[in-house]
Amino acid sequence: MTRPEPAAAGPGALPRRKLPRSFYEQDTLTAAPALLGKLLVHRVGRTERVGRIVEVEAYLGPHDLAAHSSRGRTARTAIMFGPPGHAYVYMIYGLHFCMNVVTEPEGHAAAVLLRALEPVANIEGRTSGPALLCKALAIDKGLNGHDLLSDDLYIADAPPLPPRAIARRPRIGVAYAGHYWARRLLRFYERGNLHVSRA
DNA sequence: CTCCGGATTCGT
DNA sequence: CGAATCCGGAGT
Repeated sequence: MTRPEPAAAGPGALPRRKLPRSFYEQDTLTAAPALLGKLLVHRVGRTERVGRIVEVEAYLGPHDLAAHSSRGRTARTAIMFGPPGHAYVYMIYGLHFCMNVVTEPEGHAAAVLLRALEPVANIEGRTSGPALLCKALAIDKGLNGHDLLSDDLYIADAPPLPPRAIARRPRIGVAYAGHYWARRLLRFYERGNLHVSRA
C-alpha cells in the first residue's frame, strides 16, 4: 500500500507529524480540547518518550485569575507572554514541575496545562497528574521556553476526539481564584480514559 | 529584605 | 490531613 507502516507501532498507528505553529496560535478554548489525543514527545539522546494527552486545563490570560499571567509580566511568566508553541515549565511546591503549552498570538499570555498522559513509548512510572507526567517524561525547568517545533520536544498530530468523548469540568486546585474562575469548565479530558488524574 | 502560599503528591 | 521543600510575588 501507499501508506507507510511503522514496524513497531500498533494497529492504527499514524506517522508522527508535528503540530504547526498555527495550531498553538489558536484561541485557547479551541486549542485545549483539540490537544486531547495528540502525542507529547520528548527525546533525550536515543530515548524517545511518548505519551498520549488525555487531560488538559486552559488558562486564558491575564484576566483569568487562576492564570500565572494574571499577576502581570514577570521573569517567570514571560514565556506565557511570548510567541505560541513554546513550553512553559515551572516548579511547584518546591519539588515538582508542571508543563504548559503557550497558546494564542504573542502578547496574549495564555497557556494549556498538560495534566495526564496515556503511556505510548518508553514511559516509566505514572503519568496521571501534571507533576507525575513531567517526571515520567523527564521534563524539568531546563525545558522552560523550549520551542515545541524543535526535534526533541514537540507534540505530534493525531485525529481529533469526537466532541462527545470529551468531558468538561472545573479546573483542579484553583479555589484561590474566586468562584467565577474556579467554577468555569476549563478542564478537558477524554471521557472514560483510565489515565485521567481525576474523573 | 522577609513573609506567604502555591495549576502537587505521598504517606499517615 | 499534613509534610516535603523552593521560589515567585508582594509587602516592609
